[in-house]
Amino acid sequence: MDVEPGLRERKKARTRQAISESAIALFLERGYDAVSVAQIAAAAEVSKRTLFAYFPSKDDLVLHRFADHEDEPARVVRERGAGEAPLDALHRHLRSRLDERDPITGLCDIPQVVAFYRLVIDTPALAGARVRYQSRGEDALTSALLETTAPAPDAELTSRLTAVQVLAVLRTLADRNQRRISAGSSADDLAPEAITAADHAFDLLRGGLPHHT
Amino acid sequence: MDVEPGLRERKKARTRQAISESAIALFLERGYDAVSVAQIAAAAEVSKRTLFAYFPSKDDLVLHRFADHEDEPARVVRERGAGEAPLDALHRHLRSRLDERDPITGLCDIPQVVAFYRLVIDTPALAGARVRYQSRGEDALTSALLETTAPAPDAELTSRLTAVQVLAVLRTLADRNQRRISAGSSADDLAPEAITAADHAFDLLRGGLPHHT
DNA sequence: GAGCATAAGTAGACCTAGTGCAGTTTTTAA
DNA sequence: TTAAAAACTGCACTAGGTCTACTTATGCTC
Repeated sequence: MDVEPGLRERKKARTRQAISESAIALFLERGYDAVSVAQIAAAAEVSKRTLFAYFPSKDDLVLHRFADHEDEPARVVRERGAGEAPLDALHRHLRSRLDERDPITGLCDIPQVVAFYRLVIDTPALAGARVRYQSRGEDALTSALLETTAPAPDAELTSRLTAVQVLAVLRTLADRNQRRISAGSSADDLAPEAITAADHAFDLLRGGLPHHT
Repeated sequence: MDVEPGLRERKKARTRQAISESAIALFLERGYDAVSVAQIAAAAEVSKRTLFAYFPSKDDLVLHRFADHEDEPARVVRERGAGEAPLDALHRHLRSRLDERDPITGLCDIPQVVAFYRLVIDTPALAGARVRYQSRGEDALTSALLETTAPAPDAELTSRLTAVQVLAVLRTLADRNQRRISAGSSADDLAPEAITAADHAFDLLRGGLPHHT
């Protein structure tokens, strides 16, 4: 029945967009801490009260962009082909995201994306709040693993450990890529090395960490 | 030359202690959000300004207790015996902490400790801020691994990945233990299962995650 | 022990994130 | 056209955290 969004919904979407864009533009221009929510509200031509009706907190004005990706790994695991191992599906998906220079991989040198990433990484308040999304993603991936793999006595623990390790690795790889891009590499120059690193990381997940002395 | 702390230092230490204890007592009694820093300052008989001279933020009043442990894994790796693999040292250390019912493992049913842990886990602001310490620990462990293992072309990446995975696993195990204690188990009853889980987790780290379909 | 540089502490104003409320405007549906 | 529902607004308020200017305590030196 939801054929048409309706005027009200369309306006809400536009307002939300306007607030978010005003916020990020101002943050990129002057820095997260140097911009107050009152200024953002003024720039978006809404009241401060309305701003907080759309976004629960100042950091959400930035971090809501991560929310869309928070259960991506879980989805990949759920939608993997029959006979494909979860780690293989996640690996394949990362490879494909890297190939497409998806910003989420950090392997993206579009200036706005680089600036946005820097903003998140260089602002302690944002870097910290980012894990809120991470931990929701952990729960989602844990469930996906638990529900799509063979039952076992310690499946619950194994699923959780797999989830936290995979997400920790993905985040580490993305931050690493972005740090190198930020230092001046182009995405294309960095790509081969980023792919090698991703393969190496998944090799470690599958085969274990080195445990020589 | 630092034989004696001196009156000034001793007073500072006492003041810091008084503030921290007042804060945690009030938080445990009424909940983190229901206590203001002004009330804590009043209880500790200092000004609000002084409180913030000792602790940079409200959440640090609680979380500074984690700071002492933030580079424990790094230390374990650095101080391991010759011929011992880092993962073996970390595993051994976790076993020994579990045996001693160290609060950091979550396997501790002393009421105050349980209440403290609950406070951190159940308060979103604290659970989120907890990763600040985690990420400093990641840096420390990465360095320790890098500096005490054989050089290799991808040693830097491998060290970082090892560090983030190990810390993610330790945190997961501790939270799991504490959640079960919180649900009513005694530490001694839970111990065998907690040890099994720890061994299982380190087996996965050493030998890789399961990658069947 | 006296005196002075320095560090610690205080009071109180101030800024900003976020909430509660009471009232107004806008949209939708009848 | 109209009335209910939803969005929006202004405003006052709480609380974390900082700034400034001032007072008090400590430690060192003579």
